[in-house]
Amino acid sequence: MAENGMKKALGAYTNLIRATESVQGLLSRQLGSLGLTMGQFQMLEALLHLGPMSPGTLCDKLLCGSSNLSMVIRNLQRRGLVVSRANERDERRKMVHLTPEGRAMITKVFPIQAKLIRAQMSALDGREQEILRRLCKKLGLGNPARFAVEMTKEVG
Amino acid sequence: MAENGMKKALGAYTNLIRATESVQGLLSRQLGSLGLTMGQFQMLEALLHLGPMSPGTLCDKLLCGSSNLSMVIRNLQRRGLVVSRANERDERRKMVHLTPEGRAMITKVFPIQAKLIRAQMSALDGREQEILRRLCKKLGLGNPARFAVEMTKEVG
DNA sequence: TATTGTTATACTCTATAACTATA
DNA sequence: TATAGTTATAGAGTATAACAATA
Repeated sequence: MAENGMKKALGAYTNLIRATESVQGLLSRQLGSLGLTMGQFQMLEALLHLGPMSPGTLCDKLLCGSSNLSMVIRNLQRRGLVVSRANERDERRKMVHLTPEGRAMITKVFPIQAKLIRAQMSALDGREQEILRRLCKKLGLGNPARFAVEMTKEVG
Repeated sequence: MAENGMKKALGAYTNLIRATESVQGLLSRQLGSLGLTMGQFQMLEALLHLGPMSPGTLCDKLLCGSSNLSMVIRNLQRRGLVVSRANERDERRKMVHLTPEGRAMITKVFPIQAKLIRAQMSALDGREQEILRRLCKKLGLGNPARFAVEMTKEVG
């Protein structure tokens, strides 16, 4: 029945968004008190755990546009937390690196943030967390961000 | 084991965020093409389904600060979609109303948005959606609903 | 010409604090 | 004094388009 399917979808969506905002709001406020925004944290974290990357690769990892990414890089570079250097083989390409200051910052902040994430997620037991992970993964895969625009066109 | 618990929590968190950003990104882009931001849509939707409200009540419903709310009201008022009038009993209090134009806008947009939500959530079957809803509810407990009306209205 | 990335522009959201008006 | 709401200020993310530099 179509109506029932719609209700179920809206119910799942609403609670998904509410849970995410609840968790993210808390994490974002903690980051703010540590001197980072969520976008900055994500970039530093990617650079820490995956190593230096080009802006283009960062766009893919962080799911954001190249223009927005330049802004985040600029804000971090201004504070001396990252630096972007041209690649010698292809000078169009650049590589974004953590500076020692940036590495110190993310090395300090990441465990604090992780601890709060664990605390938040502990509203669910281990089995529930695993189920949530699996369902969300399925949901994310069904909606790859890169094809977002094309999918939108079909709905209007 | 603490390490294992941390890993599981981070895995669940990461996929939760990814799924939400995937879905929200798409919805936000669709709203953009229809002339609304997510915050504006939420306010109009609350006014449509719950009726006129004071800014303070809207703050509670939409989980945002009073200052940010004033901004959203101002942007909508400038476009003639809402109007805020002083209450005659207590002139400190105001009531935010949909204008006919605002009502027409949200009445048009809500079903379109709902349809895309259903399409997005259909990456999961009904049983999975129900499990996701329950887990997310547990995770986000204590926060007010995002949609004024979750399950009871017909939405085309 | 195509690709990579930055700038320009303009808007919205967010957070904090100061402010106004009413009670 | 306390409450409801707005304004001021500053900063960050977003989208689009124009742009430069390199391949």
